[in-house]
Amino acid sequence: ELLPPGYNHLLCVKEDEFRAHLKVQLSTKEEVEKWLEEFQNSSTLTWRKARTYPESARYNVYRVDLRCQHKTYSSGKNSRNTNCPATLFLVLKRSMEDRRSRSTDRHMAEGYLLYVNWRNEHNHSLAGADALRKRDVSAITIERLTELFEKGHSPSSALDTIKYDLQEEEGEDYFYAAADRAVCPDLQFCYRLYYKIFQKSYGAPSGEKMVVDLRERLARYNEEHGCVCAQIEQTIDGQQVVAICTPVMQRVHTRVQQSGEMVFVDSSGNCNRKTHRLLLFVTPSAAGGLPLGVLITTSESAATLTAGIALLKRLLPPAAFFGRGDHGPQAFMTGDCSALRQALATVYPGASLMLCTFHLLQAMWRWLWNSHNGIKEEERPQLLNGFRGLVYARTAEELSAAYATLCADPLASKHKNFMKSLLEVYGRRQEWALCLRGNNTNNYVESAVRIVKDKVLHRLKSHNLTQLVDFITTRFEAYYIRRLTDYANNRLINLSAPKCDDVDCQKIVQEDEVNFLVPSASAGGWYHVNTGLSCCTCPVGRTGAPCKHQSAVVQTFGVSETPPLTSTPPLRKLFYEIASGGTAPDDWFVPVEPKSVLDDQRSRGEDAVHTSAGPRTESLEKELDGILGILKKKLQEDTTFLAPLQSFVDNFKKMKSDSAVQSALFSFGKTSCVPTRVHATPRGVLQTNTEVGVQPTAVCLGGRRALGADRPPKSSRRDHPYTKGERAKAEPHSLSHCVQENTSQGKTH
DNA sequence: GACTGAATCCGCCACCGCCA
DNA sequence: TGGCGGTGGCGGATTCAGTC
Repeated sequence: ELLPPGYNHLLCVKEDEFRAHLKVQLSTKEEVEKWLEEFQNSSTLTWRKARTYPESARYNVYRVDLRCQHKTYSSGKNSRNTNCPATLFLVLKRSMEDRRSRSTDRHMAEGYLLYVNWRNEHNHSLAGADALRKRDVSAITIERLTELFEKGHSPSSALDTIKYDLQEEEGEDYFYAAADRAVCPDLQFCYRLYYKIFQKSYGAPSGEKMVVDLRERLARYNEEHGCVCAQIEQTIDGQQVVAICTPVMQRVHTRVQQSGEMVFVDSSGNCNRKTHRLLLFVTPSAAGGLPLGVLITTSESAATLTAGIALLKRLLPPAAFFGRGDHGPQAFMTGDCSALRQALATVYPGASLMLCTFHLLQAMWRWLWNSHNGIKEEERPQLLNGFRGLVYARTAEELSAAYATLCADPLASKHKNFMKSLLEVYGRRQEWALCLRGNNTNNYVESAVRIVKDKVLHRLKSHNLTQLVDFITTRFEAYYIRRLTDYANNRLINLSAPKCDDVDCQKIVQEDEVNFLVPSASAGGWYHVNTGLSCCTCPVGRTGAPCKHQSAVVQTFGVSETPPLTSTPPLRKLFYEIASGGTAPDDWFVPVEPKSVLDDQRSRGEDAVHTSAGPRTESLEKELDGILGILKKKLQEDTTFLAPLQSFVDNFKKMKSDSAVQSALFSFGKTSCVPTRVHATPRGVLQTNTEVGVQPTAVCLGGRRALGADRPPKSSRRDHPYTKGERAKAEPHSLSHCVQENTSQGKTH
């Protein structure tokens, strides 16, 4: 039962239950090695080499003495040594054709050349979970893991897939299969294999050889695409820079209008084991931030970044930045990194440079918390709030006044270094003051950085520069093709227009064809909406994002100029063309709407009530009068109707728009009074919950819920009785909270 | 040098609690 | 009641030291 099937075995001597001499019909060393592997699989035994013999022996082709894996040379704390006496001696005899043999063994002539001397006397358990988890991972499992890695799986997701497949194949026997390391490896093995494979595929981790490998890879990539999409260059100071502008990025340059207006740039490190920096160039669009170029450098110095950006500039298509070409975009927005800003100014002198307000405020808070600057703890929030007033000033006059107030503040003027720092920052106000410019944050590029780390690198550090470049040209590109395809097919779920329920639509004033005055929902003022430009003067709309005031105008007036930051057929077609590089039939993007009432015979008969105010309206009015009469009569005769009708009147008064009334009328009498979130529903009753239900036993016996793996309620937290003092307070991550509580900012990365 | 188990770091996720 | 930011345990990712 222990021997592998498919071979001819001959049992020559069986000394007792545990000792035997076998012969197997094999003739080459390779066949013997394969037999041994299959024997280890069929017997669940693992053998190690105890002694080998020279191959050129006179009588033997191959000979090896094997020992059980539980017989090791040393016995440490973690050793698996049990001093197991089991052995397996293999001897492959030379074939009769090669020599003249005087042997009387008649089996040799029949081809039984492998002699097996098996002493199966193990002094440990052979079948338990602990025995099986010590086995070697089988070659088939390694092959399967390798395939999964090549398809983009991370070590953990590959292992999950293996386990899932095993569960499907083994059914009830999965419990036993899962214990066997040969078919179900441990996570650490997966990690080691992952890095070993990529070391092989992507060559040396660094040095000259890596650069040579990378140059060859880039040359092949450019050849495949028929144009120069990526290049590597060595700077004067010996640094490496790699610039990438993939075909999709080139199409974003030439087809997306915003690429000529605003480009966000941010850098990120920690993407691989070396100190490479990754710079992303991103433009905003209706489908979120879209990449315009990627730069990978080995240094953050201004000289290296300048060389890198200049290299990227040479790769860009002639109509880059929506036709502006070498002039670059109208503006770049960056964090407060002087080297990057200096490099951008050198390569694109015509583009204005803006600062992200979030990074600016964060930098100021860190400056205030730097003990070298001598700002007392209680003084920090006041100084930051004064500075925040400058950043968020609504007009140039307000900005000047806020600056004057802060300068006159005795606390600020007390600190000379603060005043010096403030003066320096105020001198660059054109770069950051919201009243002097439009956009206030580079969240688009932050999002793109996250995509690289999450979707491209799967939160793993890349093996080397070659792999990082390979991932950018394959996975990163593929991610944006998928995203744009989803947008083109109207499959992005988070692009719906903002809700405008709290905007008083009745008060909206139309100034001309595209200009509207919309009342503020919270503050008492008015905002100006331009539907042609898709802009609003509110804090959200000012950034170019869709806001509730634009939604209110679209809903109330149904203007034809739909804001570009929503999904329209031409825009979807454009993004399809950027993603694919081809063209799609126009009717693919036509929205699903009822056909014209004039065209549709059936609509003429049935839907006329919705479009004309004919005799049907008169009869409806009569029916409404009748219903109101019935309700009034019920109110007078039956006191139980008093509360429900009062509720109806109250709810009606709360409705602020026609659409809300229409929606309520459509759903009148159709909805159930049963609350949607039922917390204690008995078994057998239909539950309405958004969570995937589990068996009650899953909660009782195990699983994540039962383990309480999530954050426990504060009430349940108990420190050990021997704990001295109070629990250490965690540092908060929110900047606003830090300012409010006057604490330093906790680590977020 | 290859492999393994243990230790350690760090980001995700789901509940808490506040606010509108 | 829903939304949203804060928080901390858990587990994935990585490193280290010992074993084979």
